[in-house]
Amino acid sequence: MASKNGRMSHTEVLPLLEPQAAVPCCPPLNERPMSAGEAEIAAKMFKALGDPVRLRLFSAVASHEGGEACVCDISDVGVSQPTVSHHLKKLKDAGLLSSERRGTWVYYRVEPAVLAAMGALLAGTEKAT
Amino acid sequence: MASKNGRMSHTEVLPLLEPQAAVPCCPPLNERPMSAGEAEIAAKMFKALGDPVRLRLFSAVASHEGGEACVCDISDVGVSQPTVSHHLKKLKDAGLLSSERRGTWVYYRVEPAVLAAMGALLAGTEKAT
DNA sequence: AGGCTGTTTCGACATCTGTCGATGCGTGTG
DNA sequence: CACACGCATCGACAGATGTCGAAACAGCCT
Repeated sequence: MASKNGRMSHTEVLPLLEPQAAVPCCPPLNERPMSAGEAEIAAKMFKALGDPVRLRLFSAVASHEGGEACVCDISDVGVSQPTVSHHLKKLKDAGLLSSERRGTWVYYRVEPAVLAAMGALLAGTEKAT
Repeated sequence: MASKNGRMSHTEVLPLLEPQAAVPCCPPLNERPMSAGEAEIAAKMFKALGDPVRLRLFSAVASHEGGEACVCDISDVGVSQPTVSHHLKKLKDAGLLSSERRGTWVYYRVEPAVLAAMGALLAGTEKAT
């Protein structure tokens, strides 16, 4: 392995280009090859959305009015209720959702910062055309 | 399940809002709850990027000059060569990369359309704040 | 208190996934 | 032509993952 090329560096990863704060995680995918550590972090977020059921649950929460929804409102995704809970937990562990109990119901809401970070990861890639 | 809410519809999913063609797949995540079919498709793309090694490989290709790279240029990711090949195949199957043999080497390049589609999926979510 | 409903946790299990070494295929080179 | 090199495929295997039913936990309500 490793052969036939011989340049790199440039785009030194300036610490602050835009005012995008909040979970910066990593530079755009096409900025420079991702390090192992960065990839580990970013892959967690992508993996969380890499399941159809989780994606539907996430979309259901994100599209719900107020940006939040209780479990009872979004558990019509074709799997058992424990499975729904399991997936919500995964989304929460990945940092994509946060939960809060209010009386009988538990409400989930999207974590906007992480979403922005993922968007930024992909957004930069458009220049690579 | 299913209780306690009672509205939906609005945002009828106009067939063409912006000139964004190419692999539209699905509306932004917060537009409306994703259907099972849409989720199936979109989850494939996210899952493809949901592995650290694949993410590094993808980033390596995306950041390489010319937007393409031969396998030999990007196979320093800490796994064996067959594993690299396996992951590249997965990225290709997911539609994120395309490959082309030129003489001895095989070159991979990013598929910009799909990238744009994923970006659009996440981009809309910013309004959900 | 007792029961009811909403949600999470617990085991269990089949399947999928990432990884490797060995092997095969395609292409230049001696 | 024989060999070396780049890359893909094959078979195997340990570990992760999605799913379920049963049970536990947490608030309401009568």
